Order: sequence, then structure tokens, then C-alpha cells
Amino acid sequence: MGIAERRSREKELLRTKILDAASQLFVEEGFPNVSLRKIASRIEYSPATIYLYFKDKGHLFSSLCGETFVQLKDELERLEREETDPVLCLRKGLRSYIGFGLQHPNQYVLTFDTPRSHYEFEESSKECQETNQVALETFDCLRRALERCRIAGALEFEDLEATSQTTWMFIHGITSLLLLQFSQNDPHFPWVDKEKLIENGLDMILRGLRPCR
Amino acid sequence: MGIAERRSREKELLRTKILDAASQLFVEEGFPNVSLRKIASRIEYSPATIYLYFKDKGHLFSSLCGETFVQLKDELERLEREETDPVLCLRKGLRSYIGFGLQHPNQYVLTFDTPRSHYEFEESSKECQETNQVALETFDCLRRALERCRIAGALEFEDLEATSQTTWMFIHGITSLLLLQFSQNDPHFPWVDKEKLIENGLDMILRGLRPCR
DNA sequence: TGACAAGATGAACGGTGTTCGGTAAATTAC
DNA sequence: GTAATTTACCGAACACCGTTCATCTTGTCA
Repeated sequence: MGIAERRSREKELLRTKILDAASQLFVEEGFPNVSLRKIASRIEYSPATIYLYFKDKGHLFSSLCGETFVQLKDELERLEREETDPVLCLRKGLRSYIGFGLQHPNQYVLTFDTPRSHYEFEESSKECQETNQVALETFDCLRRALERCRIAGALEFEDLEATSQTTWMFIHGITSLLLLQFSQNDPHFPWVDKEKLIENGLDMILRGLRPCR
Repeated sequence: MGIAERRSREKELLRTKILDAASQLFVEEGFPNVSLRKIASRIEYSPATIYLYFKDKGHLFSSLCGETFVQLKDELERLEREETDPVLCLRKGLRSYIGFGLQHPNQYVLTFDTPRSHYEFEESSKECQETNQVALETFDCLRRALERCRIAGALEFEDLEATSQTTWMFIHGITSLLLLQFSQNDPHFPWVDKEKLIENGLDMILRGLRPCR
């Protein structure tokens, strides 16, 4: 049955066409400024057609973010294989996370700085499940990196889970404020240099985890 | 001229009536779920009337957030006067910041986790100026608290400004993730206890600033 | 060739922020 | 006391938005 295959191939093609157009507009303008009508008109289809491929606007952008975050996971797993010094591996991983956020501001903000209720209208769709899975695996990289440091005796902490989550909170804080407050051309707030902030942040995190000698 | 005064008093009254209604709805439902029509109907005025008192939706909620954040500043300044141990003062202040965010989730998220372009459509209005001023003074509390710790020899760091900003980023990270990711009924992510996370976070921050002995 | 199914859509629904011309009342001037 | 003017307000509209659904076209199969 070659016909059915071609059909489903064509369906997949339009699906990715929608995703591509959405992605472009999303990167340019951010979630709330991209309308389904804009996406539809860019690919020369009716807005209603999008609903044959995605449940709603939220799920479309969820799967968009999911796709992007796979890159971060891959990058972190690459680091894990290539960098043998555990502390350096941790530090580079944290730096990658921040860099990833800076490179994909809209995806980052939509995923971590937006109340779910504002864009996700039903739980447990297939896309969300997958995205969630990627997120867990990405977080696992951090967990493993910390545990390796502890085993090597380079860092010291009691509760791996709590420490992993706290560390995530810290680098999220750096990323989030850099995206949302830094480089607002706010002439009144005396932001110091961006790279310096990042380095300072990473130093402080690692110092907070170093064994008390 | 008593008439003019009464008039401006009445005008101020309606202004605060709008703000009150907006505040209630805002706390209940969050920025994007509160429409000017809802506010208007709650106070039994036309939506158009709101535009006689506020430039647009963004400015209305900006001044709302500003009002709320004054409370945090007051709390921090109170701490500064009453708590003599500088490190304890710093720690309590950081804790207050997080607690404030948890108590006013919508205000916090709108102020720090929302791209300005999504709700603020023109710079430098009177309300924004005032809010900005409050923000700067609040940040100054953190700066002073850190400096006092350094002078007392309890903490050690090079650059006060960078350290203040980094510290803010950390507590913002804690607050932001607690508000936006924690207690999503995400059965898959193994969040540890909230209080434990906060304590762990504060410990890590202070350890990251302790002098190397 | 006719029946059927899948894909795409036009038009509509109920909502949004925002603008503007007009109105009615309160104030001022005469 | 009446006319002119300022003020506060609002109905209606504009241009959007996400979403739904009956309808239509078109490719497929018997």
C-alpha cells in the first residue's frame, strides 16, 4: 500500500511545515505575539487546518520547546562523555545550560518562566509526555555530574536530590534574570558585565559545594 | 476652591476603585486572565472609562505590582534596623524575599518572569518611574546587607556589585521555580520538600560567600 | 462510474485591548 | 437665571485573537 504511506508522509510534511513556520515566528516574536492566523498565512493554509495537526496553540509550542531542549540534553551528554574532570564537567554543564537559555530565549522563557495555565490547556498529551521525558533525562545529567563530583571527593553535600534541585534553581535564576531583566535598557539598574555575572555565579555555586577544609 | 478639590478627590477615588478591583481579579486569576472588561463590569463602569485613568492594561498592572513591592522593601528595612547580626540579617532578608514571592505569586511572576514587551507598551511613565525607584531601593537593602557582612568579616568576596546581583539571581531562581514549576502536579519530577529546598538554597548561598579558612 | 473517506476551509462564536464620536451633567461666565 | 464650556463617561466600533463546525473538494477504492 504505497498510497497510504505517501499520504502519511505528506501529512508529516505539513506538520513539520507548520512547526517550522511557528518556530520562525516564535523566535522572532515570542509566544503571545504569534497567532495561529499568522502561522497559517505564512504557510498559505487556513487557521483551521492547524487544528488537524495540533490540539491547540499550547501543544504546538510545547512540542516546539521540547524539540529545542533535546539539543541541550545532547550537549550535556556529550560533555559527560568527553570531560573527565568531574568538577570541570559540572561547571561546563552549568555554563551550557545558561548559554542554551541565552541562545533560545523564547523557548526558555515559555518553558520555565511561564505559568503552565497560560499556555497548556490539557495535561498528558503525547507531545507533553515526550517533552517531560527529555526534561527528566536532562535533569539526570546534572544529578549524575554532582554525584560524580561527590564520589571523587571534590564536592561535599548531604542530599543529592535536594542539591541537584537547588543547583538547578540557581542556574535558572541566572538564566532567567539575564533574559528578562538584564539588557532591558534600564538605565537605572547598574548591571555589571554579563560574562562576569555568569562566572561569578558559577564560582559561588561551586564554592557553596566545596568540602569544608 | 472646594469644588475642584472634591472633584479630584472623587477622581482619585475611582482610580483606587479600579485598582482594587483589578488587584482582586489579578490575585485570583493572573495577568493574562484578567480582562479590562471584567474589571469594568465588576465596578459597574464601561471599559473605556479605565483608559481615562490608566494608559493601558500594562500600566495598570505595573502600578499594581509597584504598590505590592513596597511591602517587601519595608520588611527588609525593618529587618535591617532590628537584626544586629549581619549574617542573620542577610539570611532573613533573603528568606523574606522568597516568602514575599510565594505570597504574591502573580505580582512576582508579572514583575520578574514576564518579558516587558508582553505587558508594558511604553517606557518611562510616572508609575513605572516610581516602581523603578522602589526596586532600586529594595536592591540596595541586599547590597547593604552583604557589605555589612563583609565589614564584619563574616563573609568574603571581591566585587560587592557583582556579588549582590549574583545573590539576587540565586534567590530569584529559587522563588521563580517554586512558583512556576514546583507543585505543578507533575507526578514525574521528584521535587523534595519546599522548605528543605529553601533552607538548602540559603545554606549554599552563604557557604559560597564564607571566607576560605 | 458511483460511494466513500480524508483533508482543507469559510464562516462564525465569543472573547480580547483599544479608540473615538457623542452625550449628559456639572461647573463657570455672563 | 440662562448660556457657554468643561468634564466624565459610555456605546459602538475596529482589528485582532483562539477555536469549532458544517460544508465542500478531492483523491481512493469497489
